Amino acid sequence: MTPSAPRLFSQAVEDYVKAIYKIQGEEETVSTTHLARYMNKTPAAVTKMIKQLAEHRLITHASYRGVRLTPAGEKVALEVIRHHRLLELYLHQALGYGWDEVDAEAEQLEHHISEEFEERIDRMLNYPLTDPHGDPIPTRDGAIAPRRGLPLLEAETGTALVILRVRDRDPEALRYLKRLGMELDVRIVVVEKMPFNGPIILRIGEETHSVGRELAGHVFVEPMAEETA
Amino acid sequence: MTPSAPRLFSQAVEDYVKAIYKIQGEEETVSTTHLARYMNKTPAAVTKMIKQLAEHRLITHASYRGVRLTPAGEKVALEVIRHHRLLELYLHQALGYGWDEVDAEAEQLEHHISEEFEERIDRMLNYPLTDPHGDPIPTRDGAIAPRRGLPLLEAETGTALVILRVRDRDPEALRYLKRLGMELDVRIVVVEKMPFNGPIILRIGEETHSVGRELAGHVFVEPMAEETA
DNA sequence: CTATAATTTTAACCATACTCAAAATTTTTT
DNA sequence: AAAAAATTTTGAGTATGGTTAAAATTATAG
Repeated sequence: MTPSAPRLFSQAVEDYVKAIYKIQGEEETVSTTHLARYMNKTPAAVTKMIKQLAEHRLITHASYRGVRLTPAGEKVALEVIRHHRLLELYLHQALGYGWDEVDAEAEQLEHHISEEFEERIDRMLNYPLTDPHGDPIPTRDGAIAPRRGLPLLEAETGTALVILRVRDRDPEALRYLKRLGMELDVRIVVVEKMPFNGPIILRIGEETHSVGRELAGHVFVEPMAEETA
Repeated sequence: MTPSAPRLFSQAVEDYVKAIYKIQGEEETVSTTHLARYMNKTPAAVTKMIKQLAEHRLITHASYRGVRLTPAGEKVALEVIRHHRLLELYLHQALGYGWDEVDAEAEQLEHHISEEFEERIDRMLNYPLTDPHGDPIPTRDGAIAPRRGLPLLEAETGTALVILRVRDRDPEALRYLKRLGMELDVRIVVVEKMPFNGPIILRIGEETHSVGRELAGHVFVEPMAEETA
């Protein structure tokens, strides 16, 4: 039997810390309810876990005041996210998973691969920078590039855009986007945004598509200019 | 989010069932103490788990009388073992793990890969029959070939032998065996078994080695004739 | 600025999976 | 066949991670 260092934190702890990290991206401090909704748990369960996380010094917490990750907590979150995104890319590249399938499988495996495994797939993938949805992969020592792209909804109409990133959590949406030809690095133009929160008219190659605001919210782009002429 | 069927049984249940399967290979009925020793748990913990397994109808159990797997239990064990051995081979072939490293990593992952993952690596490995230690890989529907080879200790001296299988649980032993050139499919001859439980003298290619009985117990062989002329 | 609503925490409870110590049962020895 | 030894089970207790219902606190509206 190999010693093979046991994980420092339980899967539950890792999941909570990762969730807090994600929510923190949008809000200053993370509320119990928000976390509970995100994790599909009751607020009571979250309060308990918050105590445990605070004891482990992974978060700071003042009663009734929400939580924030400590640097230590952020490091744990980024390690889990690194595992997740490396796995997503590996499943896609090496095992032929579709981009709509990788998230669910990585979600399980991220807690159970060794540092050795991480190292090996990282090398095999030639030290990649982004996962199959365009999200940046944190480095081994916890550095992470900012997310690229601005929401498609906010892009100027008439400009040539490149798809840099898509939300990874909704396989249905991912399958539909793929059917429309909306994959990473594809060039698109916003032709028109229909009023009263109507659909967005897009030109993708030769085709024109009309997509709702909700779906558009899953897509992040950048004006072409920056990349190439 | 993908539905992704949650595991039917906990990791603990899977581990116990697998252990019972392995011990059953040697003994008719599996005793509490034997299981406890194998699992590194107290007998009290084992008794409790036995109740749970019996409730799930994975074992039959009469108090103070040891346990046996039901057909359902055997199926669960073989599914876990299938995951384990496919993973071992995959880690070895696709990710370059040494044969001394695969067991520990597979031990963790076997409980957390999906049927999809199993299916994909099975296909990628071209539906292999044995793992990197020569153990048979159960089929998807729970059939398993008998273990091949007889213990090196019981092999006739002077006959040409092939190594068909080695015990997988001791990485140290595996590393040492590899250093001696004792890998799968390698041809060896038992030159002499020294008396008073002394070492075994082996000829491997041009070299002669002396190995203790304990190590020899890890190696399983077959007379050459059967395979080729 | 108080009343109501929303949020958060506490309390009591459940399940899993483990521990140690004591009791029950089986096996072995004499 | 009784005494001693070994094995197995039970009982009481721990830790994690969840639940519901009630109490406490904070936020919001009139």
